[in-house]
Amino acid sequence: MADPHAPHDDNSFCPVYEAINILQEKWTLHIIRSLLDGPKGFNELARAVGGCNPATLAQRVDKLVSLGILEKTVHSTMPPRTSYALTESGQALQEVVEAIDRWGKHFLKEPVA
Amino acid sequence: MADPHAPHDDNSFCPVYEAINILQEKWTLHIIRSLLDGPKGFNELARAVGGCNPATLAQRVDKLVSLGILEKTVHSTMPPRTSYALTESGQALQEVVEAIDRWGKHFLKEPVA
DNA sequence: GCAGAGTGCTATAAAATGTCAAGCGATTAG
DNA sequence: CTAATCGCTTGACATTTTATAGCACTCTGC
Repeated sequence: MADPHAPHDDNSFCPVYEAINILQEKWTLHIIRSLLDGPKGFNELARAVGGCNPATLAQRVDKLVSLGILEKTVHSTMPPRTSYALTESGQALQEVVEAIDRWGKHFLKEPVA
Repeated sequence: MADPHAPHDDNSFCPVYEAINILQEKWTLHIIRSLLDGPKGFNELARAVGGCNPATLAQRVDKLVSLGILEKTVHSTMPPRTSYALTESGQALQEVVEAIDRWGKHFLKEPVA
């Protein structure tokens, strides 16, 4: 799977290109942003993220866990209780979110519409 | 259309949430990154971006133009020659790309695979 | 004890989105 | 003359996301 597309270079691994590919997946950034102010459970996260349906959220969250960005902790299986938190790598994305935040506030203002 | 989903707040416009929604669309960040080192024509951009098909690229580029992030200049219609460049707003996204760049280089290293 | 709300998810089908391959009119390169 | 390039568009297909429902269970209030 990897990526069928070369970034600028050819057969070398480009971390930036990869990073963009991860972050551009739908909901990824929203998930990270929501988790920046503390760990959350599944439904809680869904609500904070604002409208992602459980199927997609589950899939996205799994991927982020496997990438080492999120950490899933199961506290109890049968009164279901889980929590998702950012790992060190995930925390580091705060910089990215903040950059987006600044840009949004400065250039997005009102949609005029 | 705006967004059907509330960010954290309810009926207020949240620039950050909007910004994330724009940037998370497929290819958007790649397009911006490619354009950071100068304006490009359509096919040139497609190649730099690394494999986006013309249909999607056209659509994405249109949206970015209408958002004021890109600027399209038609030099000649019939030997077709166009160029896309970042506006001030687009240039400002360099910060975001750089943040992603730093993160990718630091945390993405090799995919082990 | 029993309804009703809440937990973390999964299943199914449909809708939205992205991709592939081909091609248009025209000019330029060999 | 032939092939390639340019900026796209079209239409069929594949993948992704969505809505809606529900499971198995616990906890709270009555």
